[in-house]
Amino acid sequence: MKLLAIDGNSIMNRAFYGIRLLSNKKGVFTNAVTGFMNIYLKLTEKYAPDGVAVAFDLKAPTFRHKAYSEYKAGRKKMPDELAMQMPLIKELLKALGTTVIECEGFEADDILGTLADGCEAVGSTCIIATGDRDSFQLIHCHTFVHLASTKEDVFYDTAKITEVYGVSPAAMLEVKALMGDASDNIPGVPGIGEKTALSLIQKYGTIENIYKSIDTIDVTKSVRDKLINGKESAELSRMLGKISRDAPISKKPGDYLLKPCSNVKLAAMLTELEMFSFIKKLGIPQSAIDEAAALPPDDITTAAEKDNPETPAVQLPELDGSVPDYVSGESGKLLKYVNGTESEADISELADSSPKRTFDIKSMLTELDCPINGVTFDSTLAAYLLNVSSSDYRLAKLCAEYRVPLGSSDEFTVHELNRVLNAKLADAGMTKLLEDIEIPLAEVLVSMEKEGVEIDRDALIAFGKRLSSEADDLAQQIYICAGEPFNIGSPKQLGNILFEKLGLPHGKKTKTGYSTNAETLEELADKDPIIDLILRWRSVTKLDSTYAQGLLKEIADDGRIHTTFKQTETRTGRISSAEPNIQNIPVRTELGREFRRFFRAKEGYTLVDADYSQIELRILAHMSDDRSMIKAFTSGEDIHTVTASQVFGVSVDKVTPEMRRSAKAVNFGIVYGIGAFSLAKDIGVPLPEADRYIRSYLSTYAGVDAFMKRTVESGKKNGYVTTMWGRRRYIPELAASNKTVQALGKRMAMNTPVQGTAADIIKLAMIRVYKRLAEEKLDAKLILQVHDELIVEAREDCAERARIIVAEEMENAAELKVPLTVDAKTGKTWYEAH
DNA sequence: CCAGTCACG
DNA sequence: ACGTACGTGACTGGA
Repeated sequence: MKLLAIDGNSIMNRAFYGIRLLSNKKGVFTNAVTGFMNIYLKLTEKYAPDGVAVAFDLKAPTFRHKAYSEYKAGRKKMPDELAMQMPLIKELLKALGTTVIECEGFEADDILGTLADGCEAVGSTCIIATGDRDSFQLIHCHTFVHLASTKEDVFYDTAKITEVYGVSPAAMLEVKALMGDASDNIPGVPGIGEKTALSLIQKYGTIENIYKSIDTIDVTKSVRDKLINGKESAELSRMLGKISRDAPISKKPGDYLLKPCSNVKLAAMLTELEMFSFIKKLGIPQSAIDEAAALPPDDITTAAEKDNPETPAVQLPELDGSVPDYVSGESGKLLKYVNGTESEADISELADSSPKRTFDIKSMLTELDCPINGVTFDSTLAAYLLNVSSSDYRLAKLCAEYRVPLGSSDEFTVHELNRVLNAKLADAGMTKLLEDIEIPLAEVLVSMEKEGVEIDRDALIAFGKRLSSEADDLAQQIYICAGEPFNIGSPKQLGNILFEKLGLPHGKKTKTGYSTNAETLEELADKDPIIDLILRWRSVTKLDSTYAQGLLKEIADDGRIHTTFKQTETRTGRISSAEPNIQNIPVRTELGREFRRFFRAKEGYTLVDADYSQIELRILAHMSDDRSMIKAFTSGEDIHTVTASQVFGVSVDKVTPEMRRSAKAVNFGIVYGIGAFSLAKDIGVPLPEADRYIRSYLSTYAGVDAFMKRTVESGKKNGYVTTMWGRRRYIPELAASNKTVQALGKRMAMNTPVQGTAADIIKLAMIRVYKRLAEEKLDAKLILQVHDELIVEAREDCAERARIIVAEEMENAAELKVPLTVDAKTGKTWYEAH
C-alpha cells in the first residue's frame, strides 16, 4: 500500500504565489486551484498511489500550546484571493476521490505526521508532498518527502537528507529549533544561523546534548554565550517545531484508499471555474460533461456575486424557432437548423433579407465568399461581447463555458448555444450593440480585407537594401567601439559589453539581466559614442526586419497587402490587425514615415485619409460632462493650449511651448488613468511638480475627476465597466488585495470606457461610410482602419466627393456635447494623404 | 515558448 | 516600501 499525503495549505501557497492571478469571468480567482491541480496530476502520475489524503489547517485553529498561539498570531493573514480558493480545491479533491482531512486543534503538519506514523506502524509507504521543509523530520524507513519547489521537485529519503544536511531526518527538528524559522515564527537562538546550527547538531546530535555539556563543547566564546542566553528559547522552539503524531484521525493507511471520481461534479466545477484543460486531462467522459451542463447553475459563485444578487429573474427572450441557425461545416458544407430540423443548405439562401442566425459570420463571409443578409444574431460576436477577455470563441469552448451539451450535430448545438447567448446578451443590455454595430461591421471588415492595399514593391525592396546596408555600417562601428564583434540584437550580450566590458553605469535590471531599452540607453548617450550607434542600429534593423522584409513577405500575387482585421481580440472593443499589422506602420520618425510612401492607390485612383481629431479627449469631455473641458473644445482653439491656459491660469496667448507640452502629456495621461511617477518620467520634471500638474488639472476639470471616481466605483460594485454603447469589460483586478494589481484595475476601469467608446464610434463610422459609398455608387472603397483613422481608395474623379462623404459620415457617427471633428485629405500615397 | 524590445493609436 | 499610463502585434534571441 502506498499513501500520498499532501500538505494542502503548503501546496496551495506554492501554487498561488507561483502563478499570476487568474480568474474566471465572474471574478472567482483560480490560479492556486489551477497550480494545485497541475501538481496533483503530476504526483499521482509519478507515484501511482493507492490512497491519497490531503491535510488542511482549519481556519481558526485552537493551538497546542498557549505560547504557540501567541507566536502564530504574528503570522500574516492569508490574502483573500487565496482564501476564497480554499473551499474550491477541497471540493475538487473530494470529487477526485481523495480524503480531505481537517482537524480541530491540529495543523496540516500534524495530520501528515500522524499519517506517516500510521504507515510506519504497518510498513506502508508514505509519500508526503509539501512545499516546505518542516516535514523533513518525519522522514523514516517508509516515509519520504516530495518537496515541490519553484525550480524543480526533489525527492527526499533518509540518505538524501544525510547527504544534503549531514544529519539524520529526526535531527532536522533540532537544527530548526536552533536556527529558528521566521516564516513559522519559531524564534530559535538569536544569532545562530543555519551554518552554526547544522555544525552543532552534526557534532552533538541534539539540543539536549549540547546543553548537557555546554561548558565543555568545542565552540567560540560568542557562540557559547548566545547558546546560554538562548537556552529557554531553544527549548521552546523545539517544542514549537515538533510535529505531532497523534491527531485524532484514523491511522490505518487502508482507510484512505482512492474512491472513484465524481465525474459529473468535476465537470460542473471545472466548467464553472473555466478550467477546461483539466476536463480533458482527467479524461472525463462526454456524458458526464453533458449531464453537468444540464444541472442548474450551482453555488460555486463568488462572494462578490452574493453581495450583488442578480436582478430578479426577468422573462428572458426566447429564440424564434422558425428563424434558421446556420453553421458552416467541414468541406465547405453549409448546415442549418430550423423548427427543430437539421438539414444541408445552399449558400444562395443566405443572400435574401429573411432573418437568420450565424456562427462566426466573419469567417462565413470570408470562406463562403457570398453575401449574407438578414443576420439577427451571431454566436461568436455575442460571446465576444459577453466576455471580451476570452481568447477562444470556438464552438466546443463556448459550449463548455455556457453549459450547453455538445449535441450530435453542430447545427443543433449552435441553436442551443444561441438560446443561451441571446438571453445573456439581452440581460446584459448588449443586443443593440450586436445588431447595430458588430454584425454589420463584419461585412465591412471582410470587404476591407479582400480589397487590401497596393504596395510599391520595387521601392520597398530598394528601401530595405538601403536600411540593411546602413545597419551593416553601424554594426561595424559598434564592433570597433566594443573591441569585438558580438550579437547586438541580444540584450544579454549587449548588456555584458556595455556594463561589464565597457563599465558603463547600469540602470535598473530586468529579471534576466541588465535593462538595455532605449529609455535606459538614452541616459547614457553622453558617456560613450557606442550608445548612439546602438540606438541607431536598433531603429534601422527594426525598420528593416519588421517593415521592409516583413511587409515584402506579405505582398500577395495581386501586388496588394491583405491584412486580417480581428473583431474579437481586444479587451476594449477596438479591432486589431495582423499578418501583417497595418496599424503600427511607422509615422513618428522621418525615416520610418518613409514606409507610408509605399502604400499607394492603384493606377487611376487616389487615397482618402480621414482621422478624428482628439476623439478620446472629446469623449472624455462628453462622458464626464465637464463644463470647462466642453468649453475648451467648443472654443475652436488648440486643445492642449487651452488646457495649459486653464491649468496654469494664464491667457491663451501667454501659453509657452513648454506649458503646452506639459498640458498635452497630462491630457494623454488622464485618459490612461495617470500617476504622477509616470507623468514625471514622461515629461522629465521632478515628481512633486508632476504631482502638482495632476492636482491642478483635476481641480480645473473637477467633472473629469468626479467621472473617473464614479467609473472606478461602479467598476468595483458591478465587476465591470461599460462604454456609451453598453459594451462591457469585466475587471477582476479591481477586487484584488494586492495594491499594484488593484491600481492596474483602476487604470483599466478609467481607460476602457473612453477607449471603448471611441471604438464604438469609429465602428459606427465605418458602417456608415461603407453604406454611403455603396449607395452613392461611387468607385471608392474603404480599405484600412487605424483606430481613429479611415483610408479609402477612390477613383481619381470621385476622390473629392469621397473625401467629403467620409468626413461627413465620421463626424455624424455620434452626437456628443462637443464637436466631433475630422481631418480628411487626399494623396497618391498614405504619406501624402496623412 | 517566453522575455525583451519597439512600432502604432 | 513598492511599482508605476491604456490598448495592440512582430521580430529576435535563448532556454
